[in-house]
Amino acid sequence: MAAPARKKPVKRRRSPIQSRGQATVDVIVEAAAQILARQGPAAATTNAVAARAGVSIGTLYQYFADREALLVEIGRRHVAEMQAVLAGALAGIDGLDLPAAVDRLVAAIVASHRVSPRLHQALHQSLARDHLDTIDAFEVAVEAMVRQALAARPELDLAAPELTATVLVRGLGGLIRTTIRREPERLDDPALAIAMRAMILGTLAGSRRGA
Amino acid sequence: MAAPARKKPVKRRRSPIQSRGQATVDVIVEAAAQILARQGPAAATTNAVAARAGVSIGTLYQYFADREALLVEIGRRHVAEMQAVLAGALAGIDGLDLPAAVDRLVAAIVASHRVSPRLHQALHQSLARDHLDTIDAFEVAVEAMVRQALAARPELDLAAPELTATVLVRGLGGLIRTTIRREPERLDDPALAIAMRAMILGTLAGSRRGA
Amino acid sequence: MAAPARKKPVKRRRSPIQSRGQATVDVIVEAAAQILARQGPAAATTNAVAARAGVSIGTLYQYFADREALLVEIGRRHVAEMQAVLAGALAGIDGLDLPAAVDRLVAAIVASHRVSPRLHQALHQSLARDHLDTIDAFEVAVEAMVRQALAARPELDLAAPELTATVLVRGLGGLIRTTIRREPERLDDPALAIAMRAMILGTLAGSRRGA
Amino acid sequence: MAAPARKKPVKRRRSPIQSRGQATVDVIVEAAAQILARQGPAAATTNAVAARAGVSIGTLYQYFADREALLVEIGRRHVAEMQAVLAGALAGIDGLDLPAAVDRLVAAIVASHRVSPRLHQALHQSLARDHLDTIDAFEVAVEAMVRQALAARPELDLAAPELTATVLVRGLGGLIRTTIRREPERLDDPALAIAMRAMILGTLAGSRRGA
DNA sequence: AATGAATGAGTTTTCATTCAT
DNA sequence: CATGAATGAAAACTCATTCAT
Repeated sequence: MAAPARKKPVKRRRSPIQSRGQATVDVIVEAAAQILARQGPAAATTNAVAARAGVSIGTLYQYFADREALLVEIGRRHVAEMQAVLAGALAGIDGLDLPAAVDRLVAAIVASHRVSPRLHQALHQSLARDHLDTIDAFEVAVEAMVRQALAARPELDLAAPELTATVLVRGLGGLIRTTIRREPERLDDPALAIAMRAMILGTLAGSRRGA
Repeated sequence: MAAPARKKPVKRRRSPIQSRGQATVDVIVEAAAQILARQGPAAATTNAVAARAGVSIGTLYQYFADREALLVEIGRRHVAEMQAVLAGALAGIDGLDLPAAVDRLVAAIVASHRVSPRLHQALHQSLARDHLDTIDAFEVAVEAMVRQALAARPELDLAAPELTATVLVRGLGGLIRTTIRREPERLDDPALAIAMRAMILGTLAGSRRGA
Repeated sequence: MAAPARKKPVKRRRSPIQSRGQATVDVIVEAAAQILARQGPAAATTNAVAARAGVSIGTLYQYFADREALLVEIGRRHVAEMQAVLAGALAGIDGLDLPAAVDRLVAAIVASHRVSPRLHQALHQSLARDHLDTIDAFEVAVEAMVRQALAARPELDLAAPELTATVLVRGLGGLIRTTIRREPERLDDPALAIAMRAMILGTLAGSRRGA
Repeated sequence: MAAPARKKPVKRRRSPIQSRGQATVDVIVEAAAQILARQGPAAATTNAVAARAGVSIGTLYQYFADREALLVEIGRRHVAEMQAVLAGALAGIDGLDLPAAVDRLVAAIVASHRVSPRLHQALHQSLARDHLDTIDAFEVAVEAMVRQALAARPELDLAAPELTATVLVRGLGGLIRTTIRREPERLDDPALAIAMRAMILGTLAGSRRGA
């Protein structure tokens, strides 16, 4: 059920001992993320990153064994940020009734995808297959969360709650990413949110044990 | 409604009307597609492509202005192939009742995504942003098709048929692509097809004018 | 009895098809050998070699997979040249009586070591352990030759002819190389040749079955 | 008679008279020697040396002006060690008769070459031409010693005692080093020691004034 | 004295692309 | 049209060395 997972370990290098080093790492990662988001993967050469970070190329390699390690670190931080946004937008959802909870979920997932969508896509394009799980981690987490939420509502009477969670989350995620890529402005259209709610509620209804 | 779309034109070179040239183009495109699918974007250098095609690098540039043009052509053919598979799997769907039609649709979309999924992903990773619409064309076409199909069934009484089509198609597509990438073997699981049907039918029911 | 020999194969690249390519290879190899001999291993960067050869760096890598492959090729040619000189200087040795033959041999080995001694040493310094056998090949060949020559003179009555050959050749070679490195001008000293003859004849006499 | 010898001076930094500094120097030198011997010249970067020595890179440069200075110091110590082994193995040789003395000498030279042969070779490969005399110093000393020993035995009646010493020592040294590099295990073969004795005694006999 | 973060010139190597034959 | 030798800008990465703390 799990993915192949022969991911070769990401080679980090010197974990900074002094606080100065930590600041440098941040500067580098942010510079790289910016270039990636604004100019795309091809522009994010290690030299360009170092230059924009205001750091020498040697310094970059003090902290990252190679370009891929830098990309992975960006991915990790990006996922963490998305998760933070999601968690924030999801606060207090437990007390809500189903329709309200679904609205919250939709809003939360959309909000989390608004975090640097260009970076998100650039990471998808530049990470090696071995490391794509770094960004997949976000959706994996969301799936777990939704799975749990569905389990907590037995009144939904789902035939296969876990599968339903998977289908919902992946479907929703794909929909949002495709829309961001092809029609970014449309993400603000309230009609879309309504349609997504309809999709979720409908899917839940259609996934009942009896159906 | 559409994306920014300042796509720089794809420079193709002499369109070979003669059969000899056509054959050469085919050989090149197939060689490139194979490398892309089997070894990934990084391995698909123009020299490697020419070598595998059994053609000199000069000949490659006789037919393609640059590497990107070659990638775009591969994308076009890949999309055409997916569409062909889709069309084949969809034959006779018009006469079916809704549940049967939905099953057909699910099967058809899944089938079309089985066409070189590795190539599909490689294209996603290697095409420049300007040219991603080449592969997006597939889903655009499916959306149009589904939009039409929904319009032909007024008894569904949809509040926003076009939007529902969009949501369904993009959601389904994203779900399938994510699953292929992360759990490829799961695509064969009949439970998944059932869940997808539930999602579609549920979404249609949940998108009624009254809901 | 043989060396470990897990030598990783030398990656050559395109063997030139056109004669132009062969000429290019020659130019590159000669440029590299010159830099190596005159300025030492550190100066023989691939860029410096390409520049001196009047060729672009890309061309160098068309013919040599990496720097090491170039070094190995230089080594091969150097050894071939040494062997050619040796063979030339050894012509007609078979008919001579022992003292005359020994003189010839000494002169021949000395002469072969006069072929680019600086290059010889630079190769010793720059070749990876895996590839040192490339230049060792010369002495291996000389050992074989001398072994055969000793075998052809049973009147020498050697207790261990093969070992004697080994000792003689390696001793002689080391003596010559050390002398070249530390007192190059001394190689012209006739007294040295006389001393080497004494060493050889003495060693042969001292290695008799009875001794 | 000597080599060109325009050796640029080895810049050492503060000679640490205090024991703390001396200990640090020792640690650094030993770390470097170990890396050199085990992993070869390429692995012996200054940073790697400092790391293995458990010292900061800054400290390394406190004691050595540059990498070359460190290498030279390693060379000096290595030579000292070889000489110590040689001296130890040679103790009491003066009282022996010729054959016994020769056996002693052979054993002693072999023993001294067993001191870190990998390091010996690594030094040969990494020292700049200007500093090769650092390790050549060993053989220079041996030559002096043998020259003296031969002078002390006028009964040998040598035509050119000094030259004979040179030829013997360099030949022997080259033979041993070549054998170590190409067939290390053979150094333990008693037959080789016998052959070397034959070579020495034979050479002495063949180098008589009358010969 | 010791530290270790930072430097950046310099190295190897790749690969899309051109053009003389 | 086809060939393939040649190009060279540019990429990733290394490592000896410096210097502020």
